[in-house]
Amino acid sequence: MAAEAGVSQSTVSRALAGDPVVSEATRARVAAAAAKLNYHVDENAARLRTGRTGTLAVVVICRPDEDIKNFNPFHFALMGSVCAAASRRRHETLVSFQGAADRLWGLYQEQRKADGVIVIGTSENPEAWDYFRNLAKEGAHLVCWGSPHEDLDWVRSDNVGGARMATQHLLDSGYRNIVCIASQTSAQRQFKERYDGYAELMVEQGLEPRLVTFEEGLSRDEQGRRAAVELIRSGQPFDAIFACCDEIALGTLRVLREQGISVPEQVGLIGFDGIRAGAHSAPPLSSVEPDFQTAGEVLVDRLLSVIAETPETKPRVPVRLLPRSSSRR
Amino acid sequence: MAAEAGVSQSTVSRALAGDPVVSEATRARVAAAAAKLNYHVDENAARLRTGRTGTLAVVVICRPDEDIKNFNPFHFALMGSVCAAASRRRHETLVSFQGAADRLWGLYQEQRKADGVIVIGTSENPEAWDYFRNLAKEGAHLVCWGSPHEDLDWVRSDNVGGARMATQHLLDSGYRNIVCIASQTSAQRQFKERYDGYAELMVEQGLEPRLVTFEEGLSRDEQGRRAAVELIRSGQPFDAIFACCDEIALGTLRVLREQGISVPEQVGLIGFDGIRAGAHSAPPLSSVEPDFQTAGEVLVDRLLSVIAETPETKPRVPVRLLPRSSSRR
DNA sequence: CTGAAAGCGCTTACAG
DNA sequence: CTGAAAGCGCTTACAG
Repeated sequence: MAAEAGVSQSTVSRALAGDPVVSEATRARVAAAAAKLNYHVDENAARLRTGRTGTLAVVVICRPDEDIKNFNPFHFALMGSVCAAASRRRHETLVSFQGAADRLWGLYQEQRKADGVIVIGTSENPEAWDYFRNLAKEGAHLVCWGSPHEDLDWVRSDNVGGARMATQHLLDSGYRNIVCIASQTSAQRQFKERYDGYAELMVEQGLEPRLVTFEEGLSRDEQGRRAAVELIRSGQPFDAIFACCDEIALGTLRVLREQGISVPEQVGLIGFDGIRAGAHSAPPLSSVEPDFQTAGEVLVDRLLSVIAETPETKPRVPVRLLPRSSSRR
Repeated sequence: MAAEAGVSQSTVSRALAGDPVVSEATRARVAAAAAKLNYHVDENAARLRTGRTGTLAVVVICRPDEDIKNFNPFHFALMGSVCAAASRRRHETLVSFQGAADRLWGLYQEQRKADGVIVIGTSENPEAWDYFRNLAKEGAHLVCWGSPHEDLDWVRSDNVGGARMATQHLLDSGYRNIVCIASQTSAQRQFKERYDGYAELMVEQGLEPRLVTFEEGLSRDEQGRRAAVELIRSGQPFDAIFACCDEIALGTLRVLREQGISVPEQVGLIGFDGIRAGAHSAPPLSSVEPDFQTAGEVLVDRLLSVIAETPETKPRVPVRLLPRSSSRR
């Protein structure tokens, strides 16, 4: 390769790396030779030498033994957004789906496979989160989304703002007796934040916030179903529901329909997350969704600043209202 | 590290690689030292030396400028399944989402970042498929799912078998006037295979296959809507529809409902792919889905055998019927 | 602006 | 069973 271009190995390296010190003529000669020989830099050698990998690991946490087909589409979209954002910043992404406690693995930096790790996924896998929390304590560069632990470096949606939007939207649609299906104690910290946003606005409006909660450990759909059954059985009046996530909202919606309660006429309903299935339910489900593109960018930028040891970007991702028929009357 | 264990660098390497030639005592000593010093092999150096990366690149093709949020969930699940299968075979996966024609990139082997590439995604991005087809022609190790080209090394669902299952299921439910919404010319080759399976069984049963087709370039949902409008407007009698994919089926379903045609009572409906949104539609959509776990494994095994230059595993993934209410009367 | 040389951290013949 | 040595293909001070 050096022979083809008639220069030294050092110059080839500098020319290809875009070092401004090489003359334009030389760069062109090297580029031509590289094209002719179909030469490409061996990244392993380059990484060995420089110590940088230009790669980020993306770990997606699933429930143990979860079927990938039933995997939360929100996390898929978030993962896709992270990969796209990393690519825009010229980084590769090493993706893995991890669930089983005995197959957790995150020693990417130690093996020099990546410069840092982004961990996203379900809060419902405590072993996995403990594992990555320990990694972070030992100094790994790590940023996450969905951790039940506050002491990991996290990025989240603007849950309070989004919950206020959802609640305000129900009020604007004329509903007054609004209850919230959520949890104050769920490992999913976002649920509490969303309840707080709802409660905050209700109080400001002189209305009484009411929380309907659910059992841990069931599927989101089942949690939504049971909360709805519970709410109806309690006999307390309600004309709208803000559910802390779309999958719960869809479970709730099915029960309302089965019970002959019409949505949105008798009861308005809105969820949170903006999952696709919400667009196909009957009626289509209103929701609040994070700006996915920004979500990936904030995660990647934050990790890059952690790696560069200048963390500062702010960790909240803006959300937008997604009004559909389930909340319009 | 070698000093800590009291052996040479060579022996450390052999012990950690599990070379059976090292004595058990030595291996234990090395393992203890590694644990104590938190030592891990630098994979870049190992890869530089051996020339193997133990990594597969997974390229997911999107439509240009597609919002990741609207990305086909089937392809997400397939990608997840590929990553999981690779992980079980001790390989890392380097994932990228590629859409824009000017940002296509697949020189993973050339840069020694991966041993081969799995390309999956939408058929509706001809530039992308041309790009990867050229790569394969130049000798890259490449296996794909969804390519419009027959000359790439592909893996697909058992589309003919699945279409027969779907059709047989409609017949078993008592429907007779079954039409098929599909395309013989779509870049999505699977659509033709599914039509063929349907037509094959219809003819065997002495029934007349009838194809309703759709325009290229629209969203799947819109294609389904228009096909349904067209079918109704034609006035020809039908009591069941087999749609060549779920997203089209869901568009069709919406039109049937809007026109006051009850599903499954007046018309039975079944799709293909088993996407999640199908479980949430009203009524829930029957479908045929590939075995996702097997799909990932077949893709990975085929790529590994291409890399090892012993390609042979068979490229069809089994499917199963997913009967739901849209086709039961 | 360019080249000669050192060295990143491994693996693997080769020798013993 | 173990060690000394070579070398994978880069990048980067250092010198000119």
